[in-house]
Amino acid sequence: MSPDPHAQAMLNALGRGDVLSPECPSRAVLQHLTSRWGVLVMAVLATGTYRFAALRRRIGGVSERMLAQTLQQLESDGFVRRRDHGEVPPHVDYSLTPLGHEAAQHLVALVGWIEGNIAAITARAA
Amino acid sequence: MSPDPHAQAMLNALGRGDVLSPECPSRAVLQHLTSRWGVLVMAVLATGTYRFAALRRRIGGVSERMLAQTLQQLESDGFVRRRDHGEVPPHVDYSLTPLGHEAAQHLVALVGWIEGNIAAITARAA
DNA sequence: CGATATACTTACAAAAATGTATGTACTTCC
DNA sequence: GGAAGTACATACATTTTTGTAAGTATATCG
Repeated sequence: MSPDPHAQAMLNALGRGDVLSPECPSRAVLQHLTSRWGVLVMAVLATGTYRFAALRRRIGGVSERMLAQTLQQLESDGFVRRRDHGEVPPHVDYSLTPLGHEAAQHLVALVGWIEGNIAAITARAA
Repeated sequence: MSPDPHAQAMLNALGRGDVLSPECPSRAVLQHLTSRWGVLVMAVLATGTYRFAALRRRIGGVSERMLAQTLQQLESDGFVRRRDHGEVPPHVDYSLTPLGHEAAQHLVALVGWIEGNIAAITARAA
């Protein structure tokens, strides 16, 4: 019997996901976490709670639109928690959920490694 | 004195990078490693040496074009080593460099975590 | 002999990501 | 009173990414 892609999809219903199969939801989650701004948002939030504008100031280059979009994505995946203090002018802050902290841990490790080795990398890059 | 972006760029020349500043080369490297196919290529190569076609079969959904592009990117960053056996029909294989293995370690951890927790994630996703 | 496999590249087209500008309702600082 | 800050949404334009199809030279398989 050859490997059936449908069987793989079933695997992740009861067991563990498989990022190598395109239909597996883990593939989508991976993309959200590793998206251009997703990584940075997670890394910063791993540091603490931030308000929207503060987060934006911290992450160089994000537009409001992208930050909002990224936060919503991560929130709907359950990695980020948004708290609206119901004040006016608006006061909202963002932090990581426990699940978010677990994921962020790996992202932070990756980012940290890159930052620490960037000299070696660029030194010998083609 | 307010934080000068130029000073930040200098920091990474002698010291450590800062992904949060847009001009820092570490930002680009991060994007290569976390690109849609970059993560998967690295994760698979962490497993061993592969020929182009084998890699493509392993990673569900990559087009030849994207795989080639991704591999070239990772090669020029020094994470992947390409070996052409100079035969015809062509025989080329890809593997990780020592630097690549270090980076891949974090990627594999992330991917592993997602695969292992995908049930919990999708269960409570909005 | 025709199909299949190998490792790509290139041109073209479609889709997705991202940026820019504007608006909202209200408050505080100068 | 005017400017700036707060947290976004929305429309529109542009840029970037990604996919598709075709082509290359040769060897092996049936």
